[in-house]
Amino acid sequence: MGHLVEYIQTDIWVRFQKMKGHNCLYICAADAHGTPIMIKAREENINPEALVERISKQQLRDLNDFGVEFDNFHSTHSSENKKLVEEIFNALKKNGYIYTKDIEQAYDEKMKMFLPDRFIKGVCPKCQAEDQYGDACEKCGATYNPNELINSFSTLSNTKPVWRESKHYFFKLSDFEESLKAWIEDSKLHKSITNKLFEWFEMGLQDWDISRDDPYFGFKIPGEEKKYFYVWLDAPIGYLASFLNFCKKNKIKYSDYFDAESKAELYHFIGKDIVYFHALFWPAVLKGAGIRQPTSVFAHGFLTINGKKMSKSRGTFINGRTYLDHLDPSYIRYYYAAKLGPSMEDIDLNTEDFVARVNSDLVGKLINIASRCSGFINKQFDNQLSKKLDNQELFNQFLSASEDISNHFKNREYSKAMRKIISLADEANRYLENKKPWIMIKDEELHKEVQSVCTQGLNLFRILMIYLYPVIPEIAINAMKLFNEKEWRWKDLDSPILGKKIKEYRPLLTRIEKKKVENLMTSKEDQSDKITKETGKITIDDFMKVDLRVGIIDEAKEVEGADKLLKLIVNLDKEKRTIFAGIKSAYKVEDLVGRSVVVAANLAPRKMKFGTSEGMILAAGPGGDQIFLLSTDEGAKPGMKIK
RNA sequence: GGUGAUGUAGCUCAGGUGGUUAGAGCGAUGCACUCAUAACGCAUAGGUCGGUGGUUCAAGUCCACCCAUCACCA
Repeated sequence: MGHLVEYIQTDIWVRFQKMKGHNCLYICAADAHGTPIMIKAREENINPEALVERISKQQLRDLNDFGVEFDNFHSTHSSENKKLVEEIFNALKKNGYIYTKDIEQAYDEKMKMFLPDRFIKGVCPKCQAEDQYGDACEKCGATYNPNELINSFSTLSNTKPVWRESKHYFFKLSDFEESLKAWIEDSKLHKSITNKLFEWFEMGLQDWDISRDDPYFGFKIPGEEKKYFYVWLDAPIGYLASFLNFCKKNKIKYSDYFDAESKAELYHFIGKDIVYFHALFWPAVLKGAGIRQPTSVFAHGFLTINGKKMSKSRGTFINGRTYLDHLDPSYIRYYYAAKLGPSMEDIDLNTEDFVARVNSDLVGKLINIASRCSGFINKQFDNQLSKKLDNQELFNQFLSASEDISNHFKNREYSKAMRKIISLADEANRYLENKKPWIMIKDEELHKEVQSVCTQGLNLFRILMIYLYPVIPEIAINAMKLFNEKEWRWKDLDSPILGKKIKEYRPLLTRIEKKKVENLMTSKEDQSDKITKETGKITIDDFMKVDLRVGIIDEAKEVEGADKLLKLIVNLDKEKRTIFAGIKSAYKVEDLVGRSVVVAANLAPRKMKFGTSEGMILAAGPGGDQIFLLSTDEGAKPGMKIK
């Protein structure tokens, strides 16, 4: 739901621009590269390409279901991106903005890889808090280098990292201070972004490490065998790659948009957490490579749920798909619009506010206008609208809001646009209240007037729905069909629908049931806890928490001083685990070597008298000589996930 | 720890350059209405504008300090 703030904010803006008749393209790409993706793919025993493919397909489907309509959606792991990344890198190199330097980094000898700070944990050197990440302490807020951590360990293998030197490529960001300041001036960034940027200028710009060592999921650096571009170099270039891909498909000239002197406007919609990459590195990289810079960068805040940070463990995490299973996407699109402005402030999804706002504004005020007018037209006038408006002045008043509303959309002041539109809806309802068509209809002489009053009401409604089309396109399209129209553009506002037939009215949107929202808020975790408590059963999610793997016993030894334990070295393909198993009474060491077993692989390591056990071997039976190890059918290979 | 942002009615938020009794929507309460998905209309109540001190004829609005929340620190 958090990511949706951005996609919906952008989608509204793009739809608005298109309605205005502008050539506006919404280009996006799924971010594919990086260590976390690589690790996750390893865990699932698939290659990262397959994982990324699956995630981005799912992502695109969810976004489309929320009404987000891209002109192109591509991936940063694409041939276009590889080509552009290399071109840009070569240009930067040629222009003297790239150099190499040896740096020292944490290295996991067991996993045979360098460790990003987030994969190192240990005791905070300042406040002694345990289990803190390698870059900063969440308890006391101290920042430090991972080598300052006490008792540091790799979260991948639980071993102690060693320090190794490696050559890295750097981008000379420090050369760009002046040009960045000029760009910041031109791009009219939001004040809060500019503040942030100047903080960084004051600290002094440091050059940017753009390479990572093997193993890494990314693009190889030309001329290197074991070095890759850092994900944050190729990620923004992915925008260009996706656009290049779009150009190929639609026979558009890429250079018209991206030459250094291109007049096309280019805007990035991003979250406040990545301002650093988009307002500092990115314009500098483009400048250094001789490519046009973005016109501006728009940053939004995060989504909080009932005032709290989104968090899986706190049960305040809502998945987009879960939302779609329960509620209409129009609700959240409207709600976000009603809260969004141009600033980087967080917006809060408050259960009660959400229900009240949507029900009152959208259903009670807006849709209600159509609902209270179309009944008369449908039943009393054979669907026929009158030839004249009842109140041209009021109609003009609704039209005259167009410029303000346009500007609000353009400036991403959606909350102001929504406020204005809803206050007009109030006006329309007041008009109907004063005219009282339900009283007039009883008077034969006023019969005709009811038709023009309702025609007026429906035309006011039509204006408001055109205004709202960028926000709630699905509902607006249904409203458009009520008037038998094919398309709505901004310029269609001033031509009221008169003397024509409308369709039979069907409810365009129903009220949110508060209970449904509450169900959403109840986290999966809470639900599974509840099920477990009530029935003694666990959910599939609970079961999947146990990471069962196929293992092959490489070595088995007797443990001196232990009556029941055997020490096993189990091969899980990617790594070898030391596991102490209480099976001595049933198995001899020589019978164990080479046989397959089932291992609970994500069991927290446990210190025992004889060493640390890094997992558990599954076996059946009451004990004694009645212990029977589980093994696999032929074909199962070490490391395979059991599910 | 440093830097920045935010703190205005029960809830969500507006409040250029300091200026009469601080606003809106929702919610609450009362009245009215019954065309409309118990929707709409009218009215009322609700705030010492986070705290303290200062500048000023005058501060929600400027300054200082403090408190709380959030974010960033490559």
